Amino acid sequence: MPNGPNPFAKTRRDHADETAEDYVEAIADIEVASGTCRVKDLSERMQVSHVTVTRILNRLSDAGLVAREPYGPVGLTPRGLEMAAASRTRHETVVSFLERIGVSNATAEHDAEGMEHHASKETLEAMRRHLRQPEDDANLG
Amino acid sequence: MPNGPNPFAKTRRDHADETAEDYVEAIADIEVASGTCRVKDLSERMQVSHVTVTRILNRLSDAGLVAREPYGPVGLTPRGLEMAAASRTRHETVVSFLERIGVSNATAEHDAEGMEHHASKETLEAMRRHLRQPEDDANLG
DNA sequence: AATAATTTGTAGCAATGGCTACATTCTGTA
DNA sequence: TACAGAATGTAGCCATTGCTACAAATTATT
Repeated sequence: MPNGPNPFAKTRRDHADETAEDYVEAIADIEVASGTCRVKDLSERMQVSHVTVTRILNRLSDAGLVAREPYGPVGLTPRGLEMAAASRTRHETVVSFLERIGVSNATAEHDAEGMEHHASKETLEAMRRHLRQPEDDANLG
Repeated sequence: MPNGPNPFAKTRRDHADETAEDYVEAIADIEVASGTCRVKDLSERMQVSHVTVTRILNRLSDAGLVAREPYGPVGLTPRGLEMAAASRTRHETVVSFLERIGVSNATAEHDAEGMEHHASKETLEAMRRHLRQPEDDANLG
């Protein structure tokens, strides 16, 4: 048998957690770029309706990641900021790594967005190790 | 701003498609390993209840990927077989690539399971290109 | 063959994340 | 200030994927 007993397992869970990370990261990005983050900004970025954004923000607010008041801007709590920082680091690692192996920036950004949630600590470490190698040794392209 | 206008976009869709690919791939694996695939085999592999498996199989059957009759074994249609083959190839590429950069087999299998759905054609090609390099040149570990 | 155990199916609930339609609040401008 | 337009919120619908509990069918055992 090609795979072990169940190398798979729980792949189809944690969707909510991935969403949380994506939103928290997006909020941080938008705040940096525009000063403040509004529901509208998020709905444009995530390409979903403002209704979906509002509902997810309510959940993240209940979870203590997002600080928010009706009709007001969207902010991050200390915990949200922590998560955003961790997400950003991981995101940058994956993007840089993909670019290093020859993937275009646009594709790297796109693929990383989905892949980053599935890269374990071990894999991220391997990527960083690889990034530390001088470009020439990589022999790519 | 760290990212482009919306390098993100539709990451949060296609969950159903990912599920389809995972199940179709699992069915093919189990058939190879055990001769036939049963609902029970899938519920164990995916670590979900048999109820969840049954419902998903019904959907995949409606979609023309899975062939099935009540209380009978689970099979793949020609289209299902095609999808399984493509999924398997992609899965193997990602696993081999991760191992190449120094990730253990267990982690590679685990991470690939989630990452493979987000690796674009361009990224997969970059991985294959890298795999074609002699191991020494990679300078990893 | 009858009964027990296993497997599969169905009913029905919950959470998540899409949506449209409609109500409300804010903002900007006449 | 009053009104128009933009931004948010709410109600309520759907699909997907989890679940438990219970029903039905299949398989194995006695």
